Parts: sequence; structure tokens; C-alpha cells
Amino acid sequence: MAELERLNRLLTEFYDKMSSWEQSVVKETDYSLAQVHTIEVLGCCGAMRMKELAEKLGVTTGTLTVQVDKLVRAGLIERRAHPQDRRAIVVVLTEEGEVIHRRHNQMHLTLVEELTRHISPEQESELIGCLEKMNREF
Amino acid sequence: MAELERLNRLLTEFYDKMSSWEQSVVKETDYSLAQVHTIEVLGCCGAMRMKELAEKLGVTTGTLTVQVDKLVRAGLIERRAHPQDRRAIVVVLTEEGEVIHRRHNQMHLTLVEELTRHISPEQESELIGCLEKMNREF
DNA sequence: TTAAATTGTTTGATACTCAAAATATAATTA
DNA sequence: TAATTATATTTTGAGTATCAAACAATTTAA
Repeated sequence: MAELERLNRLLTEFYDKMSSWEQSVVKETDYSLAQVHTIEVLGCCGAMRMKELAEKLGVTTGTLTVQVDKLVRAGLIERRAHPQDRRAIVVVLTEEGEVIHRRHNQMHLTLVEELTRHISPEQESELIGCLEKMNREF
Repeated sequence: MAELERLNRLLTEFYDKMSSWEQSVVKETDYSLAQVHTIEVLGCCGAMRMKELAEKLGVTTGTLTVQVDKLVRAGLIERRAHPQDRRAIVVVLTEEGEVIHRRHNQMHLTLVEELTRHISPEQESELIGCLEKMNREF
């Protein structure tokens, strides 16, 4: 079906443009893409253990340990003991980490505002509905 | 505005899920994410020179040279002389590269079909309209 | 209590990336 | 035309990210 092909192209195009936007935004900062992504997830989802964070980021815990070391050294996150499970480490943003996150999140909001500049409120509601349905199907 | 924040969350969630889907799909193959992405771009946009391909992929030409070397060795792409500009190299998929691309593209189509399972044709048209508008604003 | 499973870290190897230097060719200028 | 400047690609050297496997500490299950 041609409609499906068309939608596929548009989604891929959107993904690619989002990807290069993020890359160019991150390049302006002192941190790497992997580091900013880690901050983003912690900022949006809140503190969590290494295992869970690694899964959300799509890397192994070994990889994450290295990244967390760097972010701790940079003063953006902290390691804390898990209150119940003594094997586990809970990773949490520091105040400075929160600042970085809020700043980055604001750029995302500004982008989305620009992207939807010519979309009516009714269309925007439809779009939100579609995204909710699609995200549920993954 | 709360609506903007909501849309931002949904778009980010979609991006992240798309990203991990692609990663898990690529893991099943013999090729890396960077390699599959190169094949995807060549398959969708057709043959092009190194400079242009590097820009579309968001890497330097130096980085691309290395990747192209590997893909040539793997038999998926070929280097050809540019008919007018003797400085330039045109990169093109081989028959095997085309097969890989078609196979990968089919997986994308299947994914999009699943994602839109509960979206009506009317909503889908709206969605397509929104994506076109958004992609234009980047 | 013992055995098995889970959580996180360390280590060694590999892949990806960039910036800068080098090479070849094209385009422009004097 | 000859010299200069710009462009396209490759090569090289260094840094970063990543994984798998081995390890240590702790929890869970038998």
C-alpha cells in the first residue's frame, strides 16, 4: 500500500532530522551525546538503579558504569546506596545535573513549538492521539 | 503550555522506541548500525558522492571512507568514478546491497503497519499531514 | 544452609569518530 | 597560460564508546 510507504518515509525523515538536531545541540555543550542522553533519562524518569538505567539507554551495565564514572567526576550525578537492596546503586542527578537537564529540556520544547507552528490545535490533538496509539504498539 | 509538554514527551518517547527497535533489528544482522544506516541512505536516495553521503549520515568524509572500505569488502557497495568530476567518487549499492536494503525496508514497513494498527484512515491522513508540516520546519 | 540468580564493576579487545595532514583534481584569478 | 585557491577524498593518530566475559558482593530459591 502506497499510504503505508508514504508514512514510513515521513517517520524515517522525522527520525533522521530529530537525530541530527540532537547531535548539533549536544555539540554546543561540554558533554557527549551518550552523556546528555543519560542526563535526559534521569531528568525525565527520576532516580533509578544502574540496571534499569542501562536498559532504558540500551547499553550494558559495564558500559554504563564507565559513563556514570565520568558524569560523577563532572559533578552532574551521584551514586547512592539502594535502601533495600545492598547490591544495587541508585543514580540520581545533582543540582547541577538538574540545571543541565532543564536547560536541555527547554530546547526540546522550543523545537517542538517551532515544528508545530503551522499545525492547528485540532490537528495537534489528533497528532497526540496518534502518537499515543503508536507508542503503545511498540 | 501543558499541551506542548505532552507532545514533547510523546515525540521523545517515539524517538527512543524507534531507536531501540532499530538497534535490536540491526543486532540480528551481520552488520553494524552505522553500516546499515549507510545502506539505508544509499537504498532510499540512490547512488551519490562521498561528500553528500557523509553529510546525510552526519559524519566526516574521513569517517565515511573507513565505513565504505568495510562495506566494499563485504560486497554491499561499490566505488565508481564520477563521470564529470575526477576528484569525486560515487558510491553505489551492489545487487547484494540492494537485497539487504529491500529486506531492511520491509521490516520498517511491517513495523509501521503494526504501529498504525488502531489508527483509522482519516486519522492516518491527518498524521501524514502533520508529519509533512513538521519535517518542513526543521 | 547451600546453590543459583542478580547487581554492579573491571578488564581487554574492537569499532566509531574526529581533526589534521596529504594527495589529486577543479575552478578562479592574474 | 600559469599560478593560486578551493574542493573531494584518503590516510593517520588519538580519543571515546561499546561489548563480552570474568569477578565480587548480595539476594533469592531449593
